[in-house]
Amino acid sequence: MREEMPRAVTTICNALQEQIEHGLLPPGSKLPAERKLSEVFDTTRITLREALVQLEARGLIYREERRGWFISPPRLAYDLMRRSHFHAMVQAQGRVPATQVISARLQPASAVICGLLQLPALSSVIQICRARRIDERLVLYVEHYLNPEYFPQILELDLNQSLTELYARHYDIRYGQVRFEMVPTALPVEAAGALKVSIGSPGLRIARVNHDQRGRLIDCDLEYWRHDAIHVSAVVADI
Amino acid sequence: MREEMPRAVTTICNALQEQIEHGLLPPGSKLPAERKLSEVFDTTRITLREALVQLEARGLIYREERRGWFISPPRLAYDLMRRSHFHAMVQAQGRVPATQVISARLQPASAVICGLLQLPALSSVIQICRARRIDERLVLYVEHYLNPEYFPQILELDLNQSLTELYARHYDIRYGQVRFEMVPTALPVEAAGALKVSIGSPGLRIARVNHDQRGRLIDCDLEYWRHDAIHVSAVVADI
DNA sequence: TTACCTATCTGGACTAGACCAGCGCTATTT
DNA sequence: AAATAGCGCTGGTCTAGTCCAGATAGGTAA
Repeated sequence: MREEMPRAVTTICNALQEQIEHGLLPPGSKLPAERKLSEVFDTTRITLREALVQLEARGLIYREERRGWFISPPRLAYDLMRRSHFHAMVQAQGRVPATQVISARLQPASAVICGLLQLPALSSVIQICRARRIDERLVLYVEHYLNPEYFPQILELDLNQSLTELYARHYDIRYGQVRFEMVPTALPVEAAGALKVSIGSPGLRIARVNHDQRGRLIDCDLEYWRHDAIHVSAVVADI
Repeated sequence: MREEMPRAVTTICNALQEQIEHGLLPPGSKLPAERKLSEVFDTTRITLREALVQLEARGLIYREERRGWFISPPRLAYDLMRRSHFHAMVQAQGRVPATQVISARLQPASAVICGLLQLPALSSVIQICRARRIDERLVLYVEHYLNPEYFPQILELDLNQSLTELYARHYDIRYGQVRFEMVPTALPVEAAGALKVSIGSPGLRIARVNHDQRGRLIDCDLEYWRHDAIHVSAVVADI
């Protein structure tokens, strides 16, 4: 009869998880340095890091490139049915949104985008790349691709605000049918860079293809979320 | 002017990804042993492993516990709107489904399940745990929790088939409103064990709360998918 | 033929270090 | 007071191994 001895990684995970769940380490607070922690748990930094990566996978902690490890705040509820735009959604949940434009320009459409927007080959599209925060924390990198036909001069407007509101105010365009595609995957380099996370961090890719109130295919978004930042919900009736 | 030298891990990832995408390593085929690969890329096993874990995060490869690394097959399309049961969905996409019952019994409901099914404290529920395969590969671990009031004697039926069909045939119950909740997270131990993956592998948790055609809350499922096995889609009109 | 045993191969887990690059604070300079 | 240069600390990346346990396949005995 021998005792079941759990792996070191598991032991560390459980210890940290317990501390987090009992509120000793509040959301947003910083963990001690990896070297400190590896001393505390009497193990190698490699082993300790493996435990941290696990907790990251569970969504309990996250890292900021070369700054340290932090306790994850609660996930944002993302309801596919009661969709509103980012700012409204975040504020409705009592949190503080922020948006920052990374780039915005007219450019040749890639094959993928031509497909999504049903444009002929060699079309031009308006690409808008933005990074978005909840309570200061970078959580979302989005690439918007707009059919330029419907949005003349949009590049001259302030794109730090909600596109949904710009559409309504300047173009009288509102969202009608929307198609979502969700894929759990690693963040690609552009997204990882914009969100200041190490490349290859787990993420959730949500692609949206949007029609307007008149059924025209107006734009699509590629959203890359930190995987621990949201939980998606949907209510479907009468399948 | 110095050359930008990419990290070893990135180099390995790109090399393998290129081989995979050009079909030299077809879906389901096995990669060489880690030790072999680390020789091929002239690096440590630890570094090589890090690259493999990255490709796993991207969903390009997966591992089977102590058996090796394999190329991931295409993702299953999981449409929230046009929902059918697992077997029908898999077959409709030209693939071969299989289900295996792990356990099925009447037991006291946990607090979480009481909440989801709106049952009073200390209620009993029928728990059915199953593992499901696509083309032989284990991809999904599900825990079903049924309100026993609506499903007398169900434990005496063959639970390897579709529950949806059992409901219809024996109880005249069909799904009406369904609520989905999706959270990217690491697979918990039960799921990892059932799917024979190493604990802490990335996964997608989909919780469903199901009403029947008469609006009664009949059951809920906790689905744990291998994160690289599905992509979820939904079409929403008139937001 | 069948059942079992065993050697070998695989991934899983871990040790004990090293060097580098970016962040942030401090002390200096302007 | 503001700009800057320096430096220490942090995570990021990598080396070169070890030991262990499950999976597999080949051979041996019933």
